Amino acid sequence: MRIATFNINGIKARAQALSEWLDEAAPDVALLQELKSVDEGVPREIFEDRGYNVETHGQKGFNGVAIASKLPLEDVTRGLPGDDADEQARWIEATVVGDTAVRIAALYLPNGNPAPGPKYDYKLSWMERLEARAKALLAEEIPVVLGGDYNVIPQDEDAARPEAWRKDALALPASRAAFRRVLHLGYTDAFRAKVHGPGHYSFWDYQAGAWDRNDGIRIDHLLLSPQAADLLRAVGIDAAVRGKEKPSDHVPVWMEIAA
DNA sequence: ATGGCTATATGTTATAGA
Repeated sequence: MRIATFNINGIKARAQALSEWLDEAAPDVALLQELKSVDEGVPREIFEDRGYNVETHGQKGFNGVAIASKLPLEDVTRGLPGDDADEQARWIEATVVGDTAVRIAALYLPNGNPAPGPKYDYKLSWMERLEARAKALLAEEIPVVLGGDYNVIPQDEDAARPEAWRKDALALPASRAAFRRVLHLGYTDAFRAKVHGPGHYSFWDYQAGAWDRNDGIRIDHLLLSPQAADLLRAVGIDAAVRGKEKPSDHVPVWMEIAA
């Protein structure tokens, strides 16, 4: 089962680029972030014409996540537990049954800038809820995949210019520590289980020629429960997508598991 | 770099992103 995560930065603006990527990469499961659309505004035919089932959790203007799957999606839930007052659409979960059942979440973790401030407080509290949900899923002792835009640069090697991010919400020590707390529970960063060293990015800013200068950061991640990590076969980043016509500022990150 | 670009809705300007 090949699972990819892709922050598309607006599903209406990305209809062409998203369609081309689905045709070329043809993942079994696609986890999407930043739909920037309500559910009724999502052009579902992009998925349905290619044989995907799709479940969305949309919101007007920003945020919005989705899971598209060639296999049936079961037990779909929307919203990250832990705060009934939180109305931001940043989390959707479903079970995909291939050779094995896999519980899969698509997540869009808050950016958190400027830090310090209320947006950063929201990021850290959201990450506490993420840790709690990740822990609850571990107790099920099944393959779990938590994929999405984490808005966290885990280590300096995950940025072309780490010094430029030193005071940014994506790289502050508290952000990195909260990300590591999920790893310490027993989750594996799928990409880092297979690829080591610097120079691997999933986001390049639209500004200042960041793509042309390869001034990127790695912030889109696939986290695996032990039962999923056991099945991991391959990983990759479709960086070339960033160089195509009217691209998102993120690119797809994918993995193959024997499930 | 305190915002150079992009997308969306609040829409000929503001908000958000990272």
